[in-house]
Amino acid sequence: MPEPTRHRRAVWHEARCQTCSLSSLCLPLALELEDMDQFDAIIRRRTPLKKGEHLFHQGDDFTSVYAVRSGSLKQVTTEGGGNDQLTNFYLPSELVGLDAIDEPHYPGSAIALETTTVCEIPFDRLDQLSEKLPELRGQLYRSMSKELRNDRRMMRLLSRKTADQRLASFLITLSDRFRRRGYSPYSFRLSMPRADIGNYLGLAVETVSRIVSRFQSQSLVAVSGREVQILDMARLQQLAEEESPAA
Amino acid sequence: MPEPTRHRRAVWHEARCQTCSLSSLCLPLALELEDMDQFDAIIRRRTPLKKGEHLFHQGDDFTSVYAVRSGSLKQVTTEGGGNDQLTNFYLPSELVGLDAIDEPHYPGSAIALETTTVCEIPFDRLDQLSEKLPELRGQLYRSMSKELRNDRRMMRLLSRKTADQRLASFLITLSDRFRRRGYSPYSFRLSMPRADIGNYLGLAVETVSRIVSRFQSQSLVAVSGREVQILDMARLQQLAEEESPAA
DNA sequence: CGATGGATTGACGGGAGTCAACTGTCGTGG
DNA sequence: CCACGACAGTTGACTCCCGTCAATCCATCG
Repeated sequence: MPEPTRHRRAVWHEARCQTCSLSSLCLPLALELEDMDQFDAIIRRRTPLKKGEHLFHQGDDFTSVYAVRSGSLKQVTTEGGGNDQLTNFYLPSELVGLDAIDEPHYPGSAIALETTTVCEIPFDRLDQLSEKLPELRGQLYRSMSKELRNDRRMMRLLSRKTADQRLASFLITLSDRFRRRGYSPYSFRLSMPRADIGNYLGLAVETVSRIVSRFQSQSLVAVSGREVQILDMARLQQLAEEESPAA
Repeated sequence: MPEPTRHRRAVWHEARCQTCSLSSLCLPLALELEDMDQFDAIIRRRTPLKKGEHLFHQGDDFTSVYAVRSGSLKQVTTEGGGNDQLTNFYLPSELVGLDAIDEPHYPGSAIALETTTVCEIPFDRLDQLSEKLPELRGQLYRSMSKELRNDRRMMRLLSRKTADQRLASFLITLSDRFRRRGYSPYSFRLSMPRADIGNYLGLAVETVSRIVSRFQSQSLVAVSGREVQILDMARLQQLAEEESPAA
């Protein structure tokens, strides 16, 4: 279909993997420059999503995985009734939609938490290309494997940790992800409301709020709205990992 | 190294994918006969594991993924202290070790719950072969994607469901997996002790035991030791999925 | 037959959910 | 410019589910 190509080019004139600041974290991480061109060719740029907009809805036909370029997303699975489960937050360079590969439809919705841009990667093209580029294939395997391990960590968090430990772990994990992206690990902004944090961690909003207050009174963090400063990372880590029973 | 080949051949004379009763569920599911031969060639058969033996230990070098042939395994991750987390049970045709692909070491131990045989699939060979066989590659992607979705279901279970709902879900999931493998979905044997069920579901052993008793008194199931009969599947399913708050 | 480990049952207490009221804070429009 | 509404976040009171501790039962096996 005829599209306003000029405009798109203007908006996305530098939206190429070679110039993308995320290339060292993202899917094409291991590719040579010439291979990266091939990869680049299958990617579709999308207009930015506004806060609250869906990247895809639960039940939509699965066609593509997405790499987050900027902003952030949450993935939510709704199962009969108003009982949602927030299964993941996605930050820049992370891949959304990997859990849909063996199904015709996305098993959950992906919703922007703020203004967010993504790279769309049609999966059939990706699969084909991964035949020619072993590094790309390996990176895709690794991405999925890493997400599996993340999920296992999450299961451990949900089944063994107290509310305090969950929130401490959450903050540390976020901090770590920011650090790896070149941002401060000690001072960052939460893009999600408390309710989403609670849903993700298996806690009531009120509990999240209470613990944030407690952490502040213990000088572990300083929080103002969604701005977070981590004041005592060491103690926070200790709290997140300490055993439940004896000391 | 010189091995007692004669003996191995004797034991495994029919351990080939073409004659394996699991071929319709297992990794080579989508392969043509000739391709299956190639796949078959990279597989290493292993002597059966006895109950309690490790297939691999947490921290071992990652080399292979494993397809369960018979029996069952649990995967356990130990994190400092005696605080284990049982992250999964594996039944015949399922793949163990997919969460290790992007790490040099296995992130958890795989332990046989009963006498168990597995097919070892060296991952570098599998990756190479997946370059030539798109169906194999697709199946590998699908296996990982499916495990991701399972993990998400598990996260939902751990963060939203009551103890009763967890056990009901567990029984139903098991029943379903048995059904798909051609066994009775209404009558089966648990290969794991109560403690493992509790660990997996994020419950204390005592809670598991209490709920099993309650389910019996409600005529939902009949349990004797590890033998389970599901008496009222419909009610069990309803219980597993019903909303927590209002009706 | 005793020993050992798994499973069951009971009593008790605490952590976190629920309900409810209150307090910000932002964006819109009068 | 400020009033208003809507929504996000906070705080308190109460309740209850489930974990912990402890005792007992039961099976299997040496």
